[in-house]
Amino acid sequence: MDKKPTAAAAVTSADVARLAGVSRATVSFVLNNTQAHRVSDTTRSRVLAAAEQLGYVPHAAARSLRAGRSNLVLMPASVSAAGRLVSEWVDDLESELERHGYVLVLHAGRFPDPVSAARAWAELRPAAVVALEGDSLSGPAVDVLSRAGVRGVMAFASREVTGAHTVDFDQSRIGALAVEHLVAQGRRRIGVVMPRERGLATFARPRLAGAEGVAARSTATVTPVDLSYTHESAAELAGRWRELDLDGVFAYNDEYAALLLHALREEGVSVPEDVAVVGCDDLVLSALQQPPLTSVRLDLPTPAQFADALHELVDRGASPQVRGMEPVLVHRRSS
Amino acid sequence: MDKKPTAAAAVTSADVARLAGVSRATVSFVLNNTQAHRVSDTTRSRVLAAAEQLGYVPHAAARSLRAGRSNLVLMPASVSAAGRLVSEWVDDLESELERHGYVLVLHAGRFPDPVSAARAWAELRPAAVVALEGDSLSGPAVDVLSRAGVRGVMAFASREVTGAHTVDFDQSRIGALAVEHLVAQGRRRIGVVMPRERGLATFARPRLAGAEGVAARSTATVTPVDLSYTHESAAELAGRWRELDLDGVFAYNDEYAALLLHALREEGVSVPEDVAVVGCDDLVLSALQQPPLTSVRLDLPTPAQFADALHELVDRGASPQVRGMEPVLVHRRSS
DNA sequence: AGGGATCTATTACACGTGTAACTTCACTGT
DNA sequence: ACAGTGAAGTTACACGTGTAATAGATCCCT
Repeated sequence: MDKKPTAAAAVTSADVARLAGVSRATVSFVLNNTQAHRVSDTTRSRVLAAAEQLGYVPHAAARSLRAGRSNLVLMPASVSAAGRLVSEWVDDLESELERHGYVLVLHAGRFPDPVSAARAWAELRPAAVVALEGDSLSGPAVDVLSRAGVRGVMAFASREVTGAHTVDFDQSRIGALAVEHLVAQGRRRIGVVMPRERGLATFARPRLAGAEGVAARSTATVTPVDLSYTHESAAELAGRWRELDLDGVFAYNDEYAALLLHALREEGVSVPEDVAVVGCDDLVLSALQQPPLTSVRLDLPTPAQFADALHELVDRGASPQVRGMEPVLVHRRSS
Repeated sequence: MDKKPTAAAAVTSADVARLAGVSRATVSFVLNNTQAHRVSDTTRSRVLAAAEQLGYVPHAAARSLRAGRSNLVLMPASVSAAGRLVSEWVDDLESELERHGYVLVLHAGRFPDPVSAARAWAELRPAAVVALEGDSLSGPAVDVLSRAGVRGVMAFASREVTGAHTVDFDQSRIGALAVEHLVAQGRRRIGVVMPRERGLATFARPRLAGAEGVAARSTATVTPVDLSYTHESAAELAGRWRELDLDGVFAYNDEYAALLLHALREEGVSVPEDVAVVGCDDLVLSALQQPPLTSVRLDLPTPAQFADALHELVDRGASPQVRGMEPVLVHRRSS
């Protein structure tokens, strides 16, 4: 029932103080339950009532400016690039971090290079940065962050990032595991699907490298094949499948695998007789494919473990031990 | 090669000024390209060099504190609840907003009620809040936001939210469209899958309501059936399928639909002869199901349109017109 | 020569918050 | 009576930034 002005005046703690008839400091003591300072019950309730009436909400920016640190945890990640698996993990992580008083925030952004990305993140002065695509985090980029006062930088990455606390997330082990399996099944001419979609190259390239590493230590060969996530692209690939002459394929992903599986069936190529197919992520839908899809499941540290470790890193500066990613092969009938 | 102190001193514009031998104001003028003020080329380059050398990054909180407004656009949404479709849309929106100088940030959080959620968002003092699950945004919650100085609140919601700019996102139309289709195909005893997963109820309930609305205007009946996103739950449901006596089902989602499809086949229930199945989201994988899945595609306003509208709302306070969500039926062989 | 005009740089304040240091005032114990 | 104690508030400053107001120069024109 108030006026409805074009620019609503923001409510500050000074307004609360005025209404309650006390100083701004007292308001702060009451609202933060500052233990070092006692305040009488009558004034306390007057302040609380005033805050309630005005709908006062503290200004996070001002607060962290004064405190010299924020409770923001920044996670740079494009939403769509993160797979199903990871997205649930992130949701749980958010709850766990809240337990420690942090606010988890996702920020997707396309940047020309790691340093300018880091600069953009640094502007927000988060308490910590959790980089999923940690391999795009260079040493200088980490430098920018710590120069800006970011306490903890954790990176899921395949190689150690200087200055950051690295959690093993070696994508090449995924490709390696898949190809080891295919080789053990007697396959020798192995294709690796490379998705054309933007943002996926960060994951796809090391997986290919891992595959190639295994092939080099055996008699098998590895051939990369490009694929977009559309029916047309899959049909086109299946159309020239026989001339590729492959007897096994690691398809980057269960989703790309399913797409390929279908296109191959349309083309009359039979799985696993003509070609064995392995995906990744072990999605619920993968077991439903025709034939059920062999996949690589990725075991991550639990969100609770990770949140505790992150808190310790930010709070005490200690370098906590966190179990890395562990790829596990789930064998089904497609291989 | 610097020292590696436990608490790295954060670099401020004052440090830059000191190194360049000028006042802090001059630094600000140079780094922001302030047109109202001229600065000589020699000092300009000295300042830029100093900033570069120190790796200076402005403090977003301090900046927006002074400016009285921020360039943050907050989008409260749990990552996993957002479907594939929406997640790509969000990625594109982020690029478009960047064009206008905004920073899009996702924040998932579980809150007991809309007002306490709004309070948490308000602390960040974003320029705008884009609520995907807009129906959980109450009038008082919007009040909290505007009291905190948030310029624009846009909500994708089925009903008008007082104080917010509502973009039509009426989930009930999805359920309605699906059931209309099933009825047109001659089905009468229609089930609606209700996912048990947390966070999905916001979408599932109105879809059910839409389905029921259509049924009430015809001779059809609607029965809600619970389902978790696991093989076990699907098998259990399929096991007692015949006693449910349904000849059509709207499965909430293409993913739940695919899961159900598979369980029904295992149980010997044939689709579409015994029961017609309709999903939603029109995922790439849906056309690959056995049989190919009829689905409801959701046409959204383009991210560019939406970003422009949001900017106008924040900047000029104008209430721009944005096309709402439009559900479109994609007919395939499962119905 | 003097008084604008123009250019360049600086000083000073405000944004909203938390807290150390200080002031009052009433009460207590000898 | 008087120092000591403790409770209940307040004043004052700092955090890092943007910008209006101001101060010196330097130059131009009559």
